[in-house]
Amino acid sequence: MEQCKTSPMKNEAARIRRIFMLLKEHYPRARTGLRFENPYQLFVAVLLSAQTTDEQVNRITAPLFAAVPTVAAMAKMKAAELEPYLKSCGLYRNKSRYLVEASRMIMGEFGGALPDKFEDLTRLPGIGRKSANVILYAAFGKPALAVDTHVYRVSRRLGLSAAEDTAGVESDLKKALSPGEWGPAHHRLIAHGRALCRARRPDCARCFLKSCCPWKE
DNA sequence: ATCCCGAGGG
DNA sequence: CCCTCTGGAT
Repeated sequence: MEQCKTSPMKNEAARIRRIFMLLKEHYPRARTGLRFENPYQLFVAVLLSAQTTDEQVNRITAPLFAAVPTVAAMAKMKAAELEPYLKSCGLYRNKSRYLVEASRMIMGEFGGALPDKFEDLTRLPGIGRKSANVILYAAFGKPALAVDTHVYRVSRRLGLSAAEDTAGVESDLKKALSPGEWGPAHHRLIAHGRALCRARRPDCARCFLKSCCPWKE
C-alpha cells in the first residue's frame, strides 16, 4: 500500500511483469494455430485470417496449397478462379483479389520472394500492420508484436495500454517488454483471449490474472 | 466511418 | 436473432 504512494510507477511495472510471468506459466508454448510450411503459405494463411478463425483458415488452405503451391502460381491466377477456394470464409472476394495482386507484386517487385521488411510487407494489398508483424516474427524470426482483436481487447482490459488504436497498443506493449518477449507475448495474449478473456462472457471467475486485473464487466 | 462476409456460438 | 472470428482498404 505504501509502495503505491511512494512509487506508483515502479509498482505498476511490477504488476505488468507479474502478468506476463503468469501468462508464461499458463501458456508456456503458445503459438500460431495457422498451418504453414514456408513463408508463402504463411503469407496466404495470414491474409485469409482476417475476421476468420484459424481453424476455418486451415480448412481452406489445405486444398488451396495443393492447387496453388507457390507465389508464382498464385500470381498467374485470376481472382475469379480463386474465389471457389475461399468461398467458405468471410470477405472472400477481397481476399481473392488481394492474394492475386499481392503475389503479382511479389513477383514483379521482390523477385518472387516474400519481403522480410515491415515497410515492404505493408505495401502488399491485404497486408497491413498486424499481418506484416505476424509474418516478420513467424516466417523470419524477427522481433515483432502483432496486435489483433484478441491482443487489443486483452491488453486494454488488463490495463497494459489505454491506447484507442492497435498501433498505440503495439507501442505500449513493446515498451513494457524486451524484443525477445514480443512474439511469445503476442501468442500468450491470444491464447488468454480465447480461453478466458473472451470478447463475450469473459470468465473472470476462473481467471488467474484476476488479482492483477483492473477490469470488471 | 464504412464496407466486405461465411461459419460458428449463444 | 445477435455477436465474434489472429483486418485492411477506401
